[in-house]
This record gives sequence, structure tokens and C-alpha cells, in this order.
Amino acid sequence: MGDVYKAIADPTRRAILDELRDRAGQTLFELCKRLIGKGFTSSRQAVSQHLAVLEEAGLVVIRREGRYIFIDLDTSPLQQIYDRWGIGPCASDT
Amino acid sequence: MGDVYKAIADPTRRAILDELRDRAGQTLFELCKRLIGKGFTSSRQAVSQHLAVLEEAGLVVIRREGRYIFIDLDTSPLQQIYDRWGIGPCASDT
DNA sequence: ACGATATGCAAGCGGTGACTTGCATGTCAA
DNA sequence: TTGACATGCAAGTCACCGCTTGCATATCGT
Repeated sequence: MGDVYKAIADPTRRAILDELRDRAGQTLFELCKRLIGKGFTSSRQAVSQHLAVLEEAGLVVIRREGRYIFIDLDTSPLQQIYDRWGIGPCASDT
Repeated sequence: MGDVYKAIADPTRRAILDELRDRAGQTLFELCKRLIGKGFTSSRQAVSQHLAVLEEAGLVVIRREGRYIFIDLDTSPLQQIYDRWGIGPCASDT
């Protein structure tokens, strides 16, 4: 398993997670286009490498169908950050 | 304000946060000794530089008294991670 | 089958970050 | 005041990371 902390350290990777949160099941090309539309200059290869890191960290699930890949977000690995230092929304529930 | 994500990307900095969570108000020397005791090989200067990064990110509060500095943990900047991707312990409450 | 599309793989490059080294500053005790 | 202690500052080194480049692979439409 990859390092979740390292995975979210990069701004481009965080933008990818943002994009996947807004629209699930995107294709690599779709993702690239949208990122470029949001001002990011990342090439397809760069995004692909970022996805590999995110997948290693478990933050992203990649499902392959034919010549496409469909990418989905999985935020559950972020849970360990909360678990480690004990913060979170619940604290403000009362 | 510094980047919280970048701040927690480094294993040594996470160990510092762990140590401060277990024991608040430590001195730089104290912190170094404990980290070395836990198997980290960081020098004093290295730890000092890490603290600067953590302070920039708001994860640590440094209070200076005489020739000592006292370091305290502040986990509130981590909240933005939850706010951004909306996960957390509450989801599994039901 | 053939061309076009969508993605994978690998080597190389530049910049950034973590660490060390050496010295400077400041504070306490005697 | 002087020496020991606790920390700050700055330059230099080295490895890693993100990115590009170029080519390879695989799938769909016609």
C-alpha cells in the first residue's frame, strides 16, 4: 500500500480528487480535459502517473473496460488521518 | 500560510506530531531525544527545520521562554481535509 | 485488415526538499 | 563576566519527485 499522505501532497493530485468528487466514473481523457479547463497544464502522461500514485494509496479505483478506463474516488483511506490525531466533524456535533 | 498537505507528507514530521500528541509542551531537545529513542535519526537542526514547516502550516504552536522553546500541537488545520472531501467517522455512525 | 483512438511503459531532465556542516546568537548559572 | 547550554541561521550536497519525450500496446469503427 502506498503512502496516503504523500499522495495528497501534490496540488495536481488534489485537483484530480476534487474533479472525481464532482463527477464520478470519468475517463482519463475526460479528466485531462477538465483539468486543463480548470487551468492545470498537466499532460495526459502526467495525469496518468498521478493516477498510479493515487491508486497505490487506495484513494482511487480504476476499472478497465475495453480501451477506456473509468476512475472513481475512494476517500476511505483518508480516515486514518482522523484516526491518528483525533479530530473531525463529530467533535463539533455535541 | 503554509501547505498543510505538504507538512504532513514527511514521515519525520508525522512522528513529531505523534510525539506532541502524546506529550504536549515539549522542548526541542526533549523532542529530539524522544524521536531518537523511537528509532529516528534526525539531528537537532533537522527537527528544527521540520518544526518551522509545521509552524508555517499551523499544525504546531511554538512558544519561546528564555533559552527554551515549548512546542504544542494544533490539529485544527487538518479539518480542511475533511471539509474538502467530506468523509469522517460520522459516516459510519448510522 | 487498417486507421484512429485510448492508454501503458520507460528513460531522461530539472527543480524541490531533507539533511548536514559550521558558525552565530542568546540565556542561564557560578 | 565567563563558560555551558539551548536554539537560530545559512550555504552546500544529494536524492527524490513531477514532468516530458518517444515509442509500444490494445481496442473500436469501417
